[in-house]
Order: sequence, then structure tokens, then C-alpha cells
Amino acid sequence: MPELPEVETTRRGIQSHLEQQVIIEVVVRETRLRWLIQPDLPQILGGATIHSVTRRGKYLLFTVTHPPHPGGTLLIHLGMSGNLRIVTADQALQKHDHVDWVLSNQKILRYHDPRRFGAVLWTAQPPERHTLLATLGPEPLTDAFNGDYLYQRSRTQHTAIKTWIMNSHQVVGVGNIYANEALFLAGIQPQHAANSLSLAACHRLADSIKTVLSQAIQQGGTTLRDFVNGEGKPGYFQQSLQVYGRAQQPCSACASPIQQVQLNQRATYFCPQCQS
DNA sequence: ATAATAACCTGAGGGC
DNA sequence: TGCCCTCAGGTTATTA
Repeated sequence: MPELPEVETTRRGIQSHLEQQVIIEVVVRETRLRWLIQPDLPQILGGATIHSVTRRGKYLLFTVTHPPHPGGTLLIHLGMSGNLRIVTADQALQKHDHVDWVLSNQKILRYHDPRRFGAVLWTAQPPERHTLLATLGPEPLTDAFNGDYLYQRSRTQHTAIKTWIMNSHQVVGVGNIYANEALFLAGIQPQHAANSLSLAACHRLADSIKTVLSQAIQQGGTTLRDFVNGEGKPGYFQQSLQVYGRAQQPCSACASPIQQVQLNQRATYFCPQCQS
């Protein structure tokens, strides 16, 4: 469910409630996520102080210190259906509320994930060295990601450009909704081979990815069915979607019917007139 | 190395 | 009401 804008929206919503707080207790009700939650996580985190709440791609990173014990980083991924909310103790438990972090300010960070594709992982290493983070591509909203990078990296890649930009080893954070939207904005057909794009097209696409993701963050993300931010409220970028979920509806620019095809098992939407 | 596919899960919605 | 099918915002592991 959550792509970069939804994860960033979550981060911004929970950050101020967590930083400098001590973790009083960790309650794990379900350990079977994408990877099993390690059994000693409550012991490791009990008494630790949360220093910072940052993001790398679609991962949230909670840096904790625990003197005289070693510190480390809690990594949380929301998968397809996860969310993190700040709640109070009187908030009734819902089905699929898998983990609680009880904090010294009386608040609780609550992880909810029906499909359990998400992850809650602990690493004592610098987080960028963790196996899952070490091979990630650049952040799309930094200068390291630009048209030149996209052009150079895609020269040997015959896969569809939409599949390419959704690959976190090339660039992080772009999921199915925003891949569709960015390609529409750039005027590029999703099924074109990545190595067939001109340098100019690569620049348009990199710029479009930055624009779409930035605007979505400003609007608090996209709520299709169940995304909620740290306060439990939905985003509203869904009102700005130009192609995603709009099969057969008229293109906002030229009124041609939006087409839907399947690309690598993912629903793909584009305007056959505006995107070439 | 590259590329496509299977797999991990639950829940919602449609057709009958 | 219920059963069966398809689909869903992600990513890794496996297979050609």
C-alpha cells in the first residue's frame, strides 16, 4: 500500500511524539511478518531512548541509544497494507494490531498490518550496512537521482521503463501508483524498453518522478482504501491521480480513454495519445 | 548478469 | 447468504 509519500507522511506524523522518548515496553502479539520478529526484541528495546525517526526508501529507521548497552536501529517496512499510528492506552485493539511500543510520554506507537507483508527488524550495525538497505538505489528527491543517472543506469536494461523505475535497486520509493502517474506526466509509454529512452526523455522522467512524489507528500499521500497517517487520517492525493485506477475514463489532457494493461503482474494505466 | 515468475498474506467486491 | 474468483499501495527468492 504505502509508497514513498505515504511512508514520509507517516514519518512526519509520528516523529515529534517519539523523539527523546524512552521505550517503556514492547508488546508483540504477532511475530509472523515478512520476516519473523526476533523474540528478544522487547528486551533489546526496553529502556532505550529513541533518538531520531528517519526514512530510507520505504523503510522507517528509528535510531535508539541504550547506555550502557549497545544502541542500534529499528527498521520498519509497511509492506502493502501496514500503518503506524500514535494512540493512547484507551484505544481499543483492532484485529491485526501486531506490535505496540509503549512510550514514556504515555503514548503508544502501534503497528497494524493485515497482510503481514511488512517487517519489523533490529540491527546493531549502521543501518545503511543492513542487507536490505545496502543495495538500495538513490533517494528520488535528492540530486543523486537525475536524468543523467537514469540514462546511464538504464543502457543495458531491456525491461519496461515502468518496471525499471519501480525497482528499488535503481531508485527507491516509486511504487505502482506513482510509477503510472510519473510516466503520464513525462509523456512516456510505460511498456517501452528502459534502454530505448533518449537522454531528454530520461530527464523528463526523473523530473516527473520528483514532481509527483513531492506533490503527493504535500497532500499527505494517497488513500485508496485504508492508508492512514500517524494520526489515523487519510491522505488526499487520490483526487490528483491522472491515470491510476482510471481505465476507460477520459484523459484529463486530451479526453482519450485511459488504457489499462498488465505489466509484470501489475495494473498499468496510460493515455495512448499523450504518452509515446 | 538480466528478466520473468512464484511466493508470502488477508480482505473487499463482484458474479452466480 | 454464501461460495468462488479476482484483485490490491511491496519485495524477495527462485527459475529460465
